[in-house]
Amino acid sequence: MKKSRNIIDALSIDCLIFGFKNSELDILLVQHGEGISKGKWALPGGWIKYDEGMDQAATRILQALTGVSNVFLEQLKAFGNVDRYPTKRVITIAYYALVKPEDYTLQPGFTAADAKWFKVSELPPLLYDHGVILQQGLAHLKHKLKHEPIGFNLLPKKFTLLQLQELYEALLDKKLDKPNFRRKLIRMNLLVPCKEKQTDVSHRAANLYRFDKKIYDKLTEKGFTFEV
Amino acid sequence: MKKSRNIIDALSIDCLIFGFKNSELDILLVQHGEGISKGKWALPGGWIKYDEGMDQAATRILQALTGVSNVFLEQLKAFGNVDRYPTKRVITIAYYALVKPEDYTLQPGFTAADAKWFKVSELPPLLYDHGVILQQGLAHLKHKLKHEPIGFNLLPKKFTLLQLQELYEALLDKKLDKPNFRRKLIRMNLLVPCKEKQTDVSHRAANLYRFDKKIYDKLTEKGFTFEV
DNA sequence: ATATCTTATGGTAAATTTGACTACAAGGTA
DNA sequence: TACCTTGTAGTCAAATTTACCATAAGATAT
Repeated sequence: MKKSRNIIDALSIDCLIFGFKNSELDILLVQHGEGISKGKWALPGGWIKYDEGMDQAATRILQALTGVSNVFLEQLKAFGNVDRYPTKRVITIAYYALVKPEDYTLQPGFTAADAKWFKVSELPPLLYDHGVILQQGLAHLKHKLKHEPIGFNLLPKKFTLLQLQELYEALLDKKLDKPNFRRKLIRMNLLVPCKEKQTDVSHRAANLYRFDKKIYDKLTEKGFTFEV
Repeated sequence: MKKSRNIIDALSIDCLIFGFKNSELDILLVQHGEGISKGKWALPGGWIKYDEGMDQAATRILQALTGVSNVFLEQLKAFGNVDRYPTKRVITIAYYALVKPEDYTLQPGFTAADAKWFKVSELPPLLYDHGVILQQGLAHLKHKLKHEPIGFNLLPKKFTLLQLQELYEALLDKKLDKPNFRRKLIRMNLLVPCKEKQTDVSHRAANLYRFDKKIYDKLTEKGFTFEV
């Protein structure tokens, strides 16, 4: 019944890969290398195969176009305006992830001539409705960041409270009070002190902490909710 | 280029229509009247036409199968496990809405032999992965209810604070303190007193309030966030 | 008419959380 | 040693939440 290796031509995947570096939020874009959209920048995206799961497709496409793999992609939602794609009707399912750019080496491939990080504040014009998708993804990301501890991905395993605070300040675009922030986070009991200190800093070294997913899971079971 | 009147055969829509009645959460299901799934209960769903928007498709399908129209449907997300549909690969986009059942007269039509409200706590077996879709929709609904004033749709134009509280108690499945709840809601300035009282009750009559969408919109502009 | 029931609504007091700020500690560097 | 910079503890008032109690306003039963 099922035809393997064929794609579903009315359905595509697009990936929003957000990166956080130098207190700036970046987005990973690819430059199309062929076809009518040649030279244009767009979200990494492609077609779903007939016998391939959506998550799987997203992972494969991202890897093929940019070289980025081992990323936890979550579905954002489907975008399907009748005229969003020029030559035929295509509904696309957007996925997103939040990563540390320095963990990945970009390797443009397949139909991508180039792959690059752009600051979300300095974007080139985007193909199709990718601008809309990006805006919705951004809004979703900010919301999620406040209610779930996803920001921890972006820090080293061991981090200082100030690093964590700066991450939140950058993503929420808002200054936070240092003593208050640290108190709040520490009171949540999500952070485990590493009993180690920073090294190589030209000032008093801060304590290092790590985020414990197991504790988080245990707390959420009991009805705990994370809030910045 | 575009072939009109054709459907996209790899893409369907399914609707989660939640209803609230007698302090119980209901879900609208249809019984399939033909084909291999004949006799089974499922979410109202169907195929997207080639030149039809997704929202539009959801509205049309819901109306055709159940007679329910004039509902504000929002997209939940896409579901696309490779094996979710028996005869071919189909990705479905789930929509949801929260309504007052008594506002609608069910009128099964098209491929639906019947359309009925079921308590979410007393469901028949559902077709395909509709059980999973329902569970995710429920979780999303509860979350949304806490952060946006969507519950007000479910009450009469004029309602008492206790009615509102009972709505929240039922949907969140949690007892709330009466004086505290009323204080919280009143302090938000979202409720306008109607200067009328309940009638036909065999106890002290409560004041009636109404929800003012305009005030809500004005407040949200200024960065106000609704939280139960 | 009076007691009594039910629900409405106003209050209060303790506990917790937030926000703004102060002060001191612990290093490094000049 | 002076003096940077950043870390960390503490304070205090204001705001909010939570768990209550008390009274009000009817309706119904006796």
